[in-house]
Amino acid sequence: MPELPEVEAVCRKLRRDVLGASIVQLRVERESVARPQSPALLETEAAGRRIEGVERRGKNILLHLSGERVLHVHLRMTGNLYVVPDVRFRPALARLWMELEGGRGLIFEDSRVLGKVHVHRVSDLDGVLRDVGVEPLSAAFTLEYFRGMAKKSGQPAKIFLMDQRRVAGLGNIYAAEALFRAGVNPRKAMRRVTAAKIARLYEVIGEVLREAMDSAAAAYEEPGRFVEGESFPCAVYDREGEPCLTCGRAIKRIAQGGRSTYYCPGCQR
DNA sequence: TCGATCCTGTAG
DNA sequence: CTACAGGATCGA
Repeated sequence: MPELPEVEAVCRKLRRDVLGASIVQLRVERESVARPQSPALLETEAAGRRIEGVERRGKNILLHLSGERVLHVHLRMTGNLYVVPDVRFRPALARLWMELEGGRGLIFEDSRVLGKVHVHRVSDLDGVLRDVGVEPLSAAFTLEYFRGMAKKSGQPAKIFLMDQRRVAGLGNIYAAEALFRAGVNPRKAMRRVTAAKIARLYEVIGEVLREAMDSAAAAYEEPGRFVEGESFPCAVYDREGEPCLTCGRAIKRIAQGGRSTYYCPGCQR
């Protein structure tokens, strides 16, 4: 489900809905969600604590709890985190849930069970998140930084953008969309992309993420659930064989790093 | 840097 | 049935 914009939308909702709420109990329904930690650790560490802050770092969600603890949630491919009015009526795919003071439920739902929920002490956070790179929508993400990273990377552009250690938050969809807008071929080694296109790419990363954030925020507010592809109009992602909106040539799909990459062979040389 | 792996659901 | 899925990690 989520790349940075969707994770941000989840965080905004949580800030509105659960800030200040106490966790009565936490229950792990699927052991692998907690792995390599134990369900028992999560259950004892979370119970009785108050949710004092909601923070996003790349695609990581951090629920700051009282007593210097942090609940670290990663939604991976199919995860979602949201509030239900009554914890007794929770969805079948709730892999972990929390009963909040007053009877509401905070649900971690994840069909594929690739997602993770861990608990840490605040003092351990830096270590846990040491591989999470710069926030693309923050002031720390400068053209100089981006250019510097690009210059010393021989990775294909698409793989580079999805590598969370440099820029944190782009995934398969928005990496492809950014490359399309910048006219960069996804297979091109990053260090060989021209300075002008690096600058363009830097620019459109912000554009794409901001646009996607707006539509994701709106989509998540709808009664019912978020539907993939309904919110952000993709120019290339999942459009194999369809005409490019700019030049009319058929969108291509290739495999990179075990994932599908979509691009326009005309616009992205 | 590549492929396998974690898991399950759904579309073709 | 097979292929594939908006992610990340691990070992070869």
